[in-house]
Amino acid sequence: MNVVATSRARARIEITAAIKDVARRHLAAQGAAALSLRAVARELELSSSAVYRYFPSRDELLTALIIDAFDALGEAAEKADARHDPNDFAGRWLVVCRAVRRWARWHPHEYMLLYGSPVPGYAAPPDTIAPATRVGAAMARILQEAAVSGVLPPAVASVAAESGLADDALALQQSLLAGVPLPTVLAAIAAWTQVFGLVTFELTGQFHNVIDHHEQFFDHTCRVIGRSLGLPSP
Amino acid sequence: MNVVATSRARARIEITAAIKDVARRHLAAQGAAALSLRAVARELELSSSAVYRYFPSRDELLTALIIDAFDALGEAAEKADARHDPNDFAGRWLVVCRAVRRWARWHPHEYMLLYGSPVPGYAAPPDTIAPATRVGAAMARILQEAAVSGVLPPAVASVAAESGLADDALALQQSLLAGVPLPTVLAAIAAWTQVFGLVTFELTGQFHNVIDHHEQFFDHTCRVIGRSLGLPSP
DNA sequence: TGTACATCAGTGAACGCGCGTTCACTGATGTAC
DNA sequence: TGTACATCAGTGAACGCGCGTTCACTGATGTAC
Repeated sequence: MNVVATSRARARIEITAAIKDVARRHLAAQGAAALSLRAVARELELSSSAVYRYFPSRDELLTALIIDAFDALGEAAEKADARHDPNDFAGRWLVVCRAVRRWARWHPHEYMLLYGSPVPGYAAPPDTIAPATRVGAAMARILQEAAVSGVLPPAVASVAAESGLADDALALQQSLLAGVPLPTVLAAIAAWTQVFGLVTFELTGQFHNVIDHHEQFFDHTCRVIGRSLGLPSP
Repeated sequence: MNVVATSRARARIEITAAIKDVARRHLAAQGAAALSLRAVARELELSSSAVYRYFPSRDELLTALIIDAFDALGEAAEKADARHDPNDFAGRWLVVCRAVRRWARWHPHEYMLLYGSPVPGYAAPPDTIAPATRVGAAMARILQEAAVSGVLPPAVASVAAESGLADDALALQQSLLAGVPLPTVLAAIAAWTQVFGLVTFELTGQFHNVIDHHEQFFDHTCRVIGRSLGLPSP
């Protein structure tokens, strides 16, 4: 084995990527349920059996696409955050939300693969868990850094201590949201679901005849959410 | 033609219902993408071609199921509201939200048929629009009646008049939310998406390792939303 | 009330399609001596 | 550096499956006179 990879090894990497690219395009065109190994092989002028040298089953190919999509979405969120003034917490929240929406609109089928109906007969393997958390972690980081900076307002309400919900909030506070008041921890989870709820509703057309100005509504709502979380502008 | 329907007409109604029932069960078991006319026919001990006497295509059967599901969900929401003290607006909001969640948990695949990824190759016909609005209308009614009763707090912020979003808010105010301040109109749409976002996240397992106490979290968040809309308890 | 005809539910075979996966195989690439 | 062997990419045929939809047909139900 060489320091420079052998041509076989390089070909393997390239063809694996080509299969994923074509599969991603098919996914984008028709959705996950319509994704077929044979169709991908046809487009690459490979026999259908050849694809099995690269992915042991259709499900493994789907898994690879899911992981890539989670990573791409997570990276979009992280980069948007990194580009922004770190002390403008409200602004960071908004740009991260916008990055999620923009990515989703560019990759609607991939987004729905991640956040829509589960693909029938497909069970997500454990490898998908870590990439799936990136966006949420990026959002949490903003709140957590705001808390560390001491700019979050103190909690006005409290979370009933005896309820199981307080345990959930405490666990989150210890893992991702150190220093964030417990009611705000819960509000942060609600904010996270809200952002994805907005994006999903927009992509699936639920706003038809309700909201025409999607971007304005999204921005407006995200700003309101950011304010309700207590995130200050500089 | 008799006053009492002929046995043929009665049989047609019964068999149409039987086909829908079996299809609904298959949907519940495996999801929309896996719904097959032939499988439904098999279970009913009909030839697959016989089903075409009742539904001209698989898509029409799907449409019938979608309409039924929207109606069932809408009815669940309306009944929950009707059972509650009409002057307890915050309570009404909570029970309607709970009704949505309960129905979704009882009929997860039907719920995902309505609010998840679109079925590939299927385009929802116009007949589905009216039933689709029932839940939203039920939610809007609470807010609107609260406004009429004069118990809603006045708007604290305002909606920028020159933006297109103000037009959307005005249109909604005129159709479903008479008397509701414009910022609250937008908050109401956000609240609506939030509730469905919560339910969808719960059903698709996004809360795994984040929130364990789903019901408590849902109730808590819906109460917070109701409060943020200004809905008072009696 | 009885009869002739029209309507319609249901059948069974067929069409044409696509799918995931397996398997024995050929031939090129890589490796160890 | 050359050679023998091992590895592995890719093929093509096949298996077994299920699907939606059409069509000519039989036989029961309904209707008009």
